[in-house]
Parts: sequence; C-alpha cells; structure tokens
Amino acid sequence: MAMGRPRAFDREAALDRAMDVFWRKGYEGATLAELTREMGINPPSLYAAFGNKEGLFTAALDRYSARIESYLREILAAPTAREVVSRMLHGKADYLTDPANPPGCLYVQGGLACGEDAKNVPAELARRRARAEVALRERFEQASAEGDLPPDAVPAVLASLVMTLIQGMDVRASAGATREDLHSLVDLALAGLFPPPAAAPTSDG
Amino acid sequence: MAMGRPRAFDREAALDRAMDVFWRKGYEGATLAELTREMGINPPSLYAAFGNKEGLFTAALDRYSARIESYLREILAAPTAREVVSRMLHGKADYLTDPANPPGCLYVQGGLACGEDAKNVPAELARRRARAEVALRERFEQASAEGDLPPDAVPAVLASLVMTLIQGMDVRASAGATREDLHSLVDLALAGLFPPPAAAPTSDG
DNA sequence: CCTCATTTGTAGTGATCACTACAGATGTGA
DNA sequence: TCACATCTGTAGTGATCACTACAAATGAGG
Repeated sequence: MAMGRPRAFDREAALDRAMDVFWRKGYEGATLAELTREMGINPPSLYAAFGNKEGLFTAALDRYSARIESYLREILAAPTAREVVSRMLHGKADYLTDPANPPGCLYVQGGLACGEDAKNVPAELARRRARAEVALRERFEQASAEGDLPPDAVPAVLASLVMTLIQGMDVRASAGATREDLHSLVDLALAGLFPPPAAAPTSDG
Repeated sequence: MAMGRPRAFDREAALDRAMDVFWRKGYEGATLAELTREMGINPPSLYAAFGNKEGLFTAALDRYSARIESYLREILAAPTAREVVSRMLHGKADYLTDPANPPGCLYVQGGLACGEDAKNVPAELARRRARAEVALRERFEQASAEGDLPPDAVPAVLASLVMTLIQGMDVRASAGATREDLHSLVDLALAGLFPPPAAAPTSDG
C-alpha cells in the first residue's frame, strides 16, 4: 500500500495562522486569498485538509476552544466563587488585550450577524460561548452547595451576569479599550458582586 | 429651471428597511441584492440617493442613532444615578428583545470585525457606542457633584461598566437570550452596583 | 526500480459581489 | 407644448468570491 505524498505544511501551525485571520477579520471578512497567503499554502492544500472555508473555520475554532477550555478548567479550580470570578474577569482583561493576539475573543469577533451562506457561524459561536457559561454555572452550583455563596444567590443568573461582562469586555477590547480600562471596570464589578464584608458603603456623611 | 423626475420611493421608509437588513446580517453579510429587494427599489435609485453601500449604511446608522440618542436623553433625565442605570439596563433588556426589531443592537450587529473594504464600519460603530458612554459619564459626573453617588465612585469607570453590561447583553440577545434572562441579570447587576442600604447580605444564618 | 496514493502549484471555473451605462419615463419651468 | 433635469428599470460591467481540474511532484510499499 502506497501512502501518497506527505503533507508539506504543519497543520497546527497553519490553523494558528487561519485563526489569526478569522479573529481579525471575522468569518465573512476573511477571504480565501488572505487565508491561503497567511497560511503559506495554496487553495488545493487548504481544501484537501479542511474541506471548505467553513471546515477551516471550525478546525481553527476547535483549536481555539481547546486553549480556552483548558484555561477555563484551571480557573474553575480556584477555591472560592469570588476567586473564580476574579481570576476569570481579570484574566480575560489580560487576554483580550494581549498584544500577541488580535484584540477581543474569537467567539465574538468571528461573527455575530452574518449573511445566508454563513448563518451557521453565529450559531456555532453562540454554542461555544454557552459551553463556558454552563461550566461556570456548575461551578457556582458547587459553590452554593458548599455555602460559598449567599443562600439567595442564583447560580444560573450569576453565571449569566459574569458571561455578559466578559462578552461586553470583548466588544470593548475590539474597539480599542486598554488593559487598564478593562481591569478597572472589573474591579468595580467584583466589588459589586462580592462586596467586602466589613465596609459600609454609605455610612459616613 | 426644470427640477427633474421626482423620487418614487420614501427615503426614510427605505432606510428603515435597509437598517433592518444591516441589523440582521451585518454590514458585510448584507448584499446589495437583498438590500434593494427589501427596500423595494433598484440599484440605480439606491446609488443616486446614498452614493454607495457604505453611504447607505451610514444613512441608516444616522437614523438609528437619532432614535437611540433621543431615547437616551429621556433616560438621562431620570432623577438619580441609580434610576438612570436601572432604566437604561431594563430598557435595553426590552429593546434588545423587542420582536419588532432584529435581536441585539445595530451598533454591535453591524460588524465588530470586517475585511479590508469595510474597515471603516467597526470604527464607526465604536465611535457611536462611545458617544453614548460619554453622555452617561457626564450624567454620572453630575450625579457625583450632587452627592448622588458615593464619594469614591469614579464616573468614568461606572459608565464603562454600564456600557460593558449593555454590550454584553447585546451579544447575548443576538444569540437568542430571552427578555427574562436579560432582566434577571440586570436585577443582579443593579443590586451589586447600587446595594440596598438597609439590607445585610450575610447577616442571618 | 516500479506502482500507487496523496499533495502540490498553476491556472483556471461559474457565481456573486458592488456598482453603472443607457434609454425611456416623469414632472417642472419657460 | 416643449426643453430639460432627474429618476427608474433593464441589463449589464469588471472584480472578486469560494472553489477545483489537472498534471507534475513525492515518497511509501512491493
């Protein structure tokens, strides 16, 4: 059995380049011409390896998800709900403005509203954002069972608020918000979500 | 002086249809074919009236901004900072899920990441979102001067947090979040931002 | 070395993109 | 009534889109 000519490019490295293009331009704004140029391969190689543009996007997204979800698991291992949220939001502030990556998060930059040929893209991105929210909610349910959250706290609502903040931070980062901007709004959000026990906000006058 | 054949379509009504298309599909996902079909006009009429696709988008955006900013002015007239934020967030929860409109907000759905031909679009949308944030920050500065906010509150950071929530809610709405979802996370956010003075969060046991 | 499965680069494919030339239609002013 | 300025519909324009036919190249079995 002959095995055929071996692939001359590194699949994972090429996916990283594709991820970068989709991240900066969105699914619809990324053209095959730019993708192949950045990946350093020709269209037939791309189509043989990934099927079509959407297949390439999904493969790049899978690679992105693997990173994100590995990082998320680390964060969810933090001892308290407050610590989980703090690391998640402050970590996201750093990640969204990391000069090594395009600004923002591929889960949002990929495309929120697309045309007919790309209608799967917003749905797929929403699905992946929802996965993170489920993991966060489950972590809050555990915290609630451990007495680590006030008894009236609703894990699902808390998780949805944290995810809302994260997605809002993403919109801001893509519009040029600085790392400091994001950290300071995270500080304020954390103070509201997990008020320091001894401080009396409106005591003196 | 002859005045030429009069325009046969209603400019404002046509812009409303175009706004709807851009809102659902984003700038890049909206094709001229769909725009002209929905607007009920032919390409030459569109180009005579609006110049090109970007001109049409800007005109639709201007119409959208006029509505948004008029509504924003009403909200900023609320007597207290807390009331401003409450009306803004709860109002946004209703607006983002209003079945009369596409889900989400045109300022975000229009396009966060676009290709080379549309690079002005994300920047223009960011500029308009920033306008709302400035108005909100100025309202908080007024509240701060009136003693309506705690002395350590920073209006700019508070405004950026509220806008972050709004933009995050937009991402969620475009992904199918229900009106109830949004209202409940807004309730939680409001309780954190403006804690009820008499309630002791961790008193009983 | 030969066969064969697969990849690679070249050079395209039809479809669709935003956009427009053109001629007929339409209403205004003289 | 007639010239003119503008709009309207038909029917395209070249450019670019995602995608592919094809033959040379490449290396693993036999």
